[in-house]
Amino acid sequence: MNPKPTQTTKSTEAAGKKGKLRKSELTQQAIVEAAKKFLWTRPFRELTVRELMSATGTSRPAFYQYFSDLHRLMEYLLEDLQNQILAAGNPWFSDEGDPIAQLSEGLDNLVKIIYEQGPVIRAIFEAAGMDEKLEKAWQNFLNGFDMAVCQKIQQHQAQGLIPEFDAMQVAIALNRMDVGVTIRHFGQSPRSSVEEVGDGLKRIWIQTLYGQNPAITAKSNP
Amino acid sequence: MNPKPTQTTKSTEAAGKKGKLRKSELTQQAIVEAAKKFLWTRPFRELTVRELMSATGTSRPAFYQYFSDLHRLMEYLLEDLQNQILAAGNPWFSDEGDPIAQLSEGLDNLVKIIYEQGPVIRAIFEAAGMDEKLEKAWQNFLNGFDMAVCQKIQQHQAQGLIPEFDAMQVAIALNRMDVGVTIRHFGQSPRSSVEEVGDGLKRIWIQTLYGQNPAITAKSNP
DNA sequence: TGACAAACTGACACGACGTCACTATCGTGT
DNA sequence: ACACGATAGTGACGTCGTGTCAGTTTGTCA
Repeated sequence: MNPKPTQTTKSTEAAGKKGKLRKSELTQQAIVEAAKKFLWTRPFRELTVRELMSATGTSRPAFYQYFSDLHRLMEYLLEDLQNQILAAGNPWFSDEGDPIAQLSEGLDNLVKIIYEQGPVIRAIFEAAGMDEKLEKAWQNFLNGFDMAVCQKIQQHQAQGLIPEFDAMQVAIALNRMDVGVTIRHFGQSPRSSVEEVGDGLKRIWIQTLYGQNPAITAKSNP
Repeated sequence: MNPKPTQTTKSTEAAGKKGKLRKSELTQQAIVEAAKKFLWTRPFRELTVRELMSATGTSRPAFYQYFSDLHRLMEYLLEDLQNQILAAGNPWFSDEGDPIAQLSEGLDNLVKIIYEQGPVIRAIFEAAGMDEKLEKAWQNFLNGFDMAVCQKIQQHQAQGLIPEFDAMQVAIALNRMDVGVTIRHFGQSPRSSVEEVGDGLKRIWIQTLYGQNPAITAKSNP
């Protein structure tokens, strides 16, 4: 329904042909940016189409040419986030080197991205409770993490690096922890420090997955 | 604003005097029960005053004699939940016996209560994103857990049972994990089994807090 | 420049909310 | 048993945000 539903936020070169931007893309990006700006300081529940569009200078009905409602706009932001996280990659999922060091690095990357988008992610999360389609999208988003982590756990279990237990249960739990913690700490100003939050999460991930490996215990206890 | 704001759900004996119920209390309980029933199968976002009151037989404006809006109704349900959890008590917070066994039992109790109220708790949680006051109340609710757990961790750290780390960070993380996991598994039908979910959570709590104690490792790995 | 398409707009109808003046019902004291 | 004050419930109203249209303006390309 949108002209270019799969484009990225930085659409500096996303236009159809040539380097030129179509008018519609300019407006759409103006809406998206206005929304991000709004959500940086105010919760999603206070966002209205009127206020959003008044911030862009164009009229309220124009909004509906780009998003069929506010939740679709949030869906767009979620896609954006998903791409960013995907693009960053996660070292834990490559099979080389020390598993713990890689898990640690992967968490650092993730936490950093979430930190940078803090309030927007919080808004997506809250909006997910208000719309069925967006809720499904958010659940899919999390399911992706669950499955990836579960698979990795099982792989390391097969290698004897991680003790035997229900991998999916633990994967889900650790991921929900990440969500809850990062939204809590980065969702609104003043945000906690990346290191503090990252260290807390790393401690639990490592201790849970690799804690029974005696060679490691010292490392995570400085 | 409500005649009896601090009464419990089972108001079978909460009336002013004698065993008799006042009319207003009957109606209020009818509203509360209708809401719980509704929320058992449908999300909070679909609840309207009109539909809720049509389920009770009384007219829409009557609702506002008992709750100033739907979020206040959810606040009421949150208080109820809080009382239930408080009443159940948590063995981990008594100072006798094996800490791990007590933590385990405490988690079992908590998970059981959440299981029984699953969809309603999910509704409270989702509604919290839509109303400032309710959001604050929910945060206070969680803060209570954070502080209690943090204190207990520090106490056990002082006794050498738990290694040194930032107790509050870890307390917050573990609690957010509980919330995310239980809402995910018990928030809507079909709900997962209490044992499965409880075991996953216990594994992470125990491994994180007491995992470095070698005497214990065997226990949590059946 | 002309003419077609793309972008935008004012005005409308809808649905849910919360309030108010008013009515009906309850229950208490005589 | 009844009357009357208090408590509970109601119909009707104004408000706000939404999403949609028909119609107008603006942009773009031959």
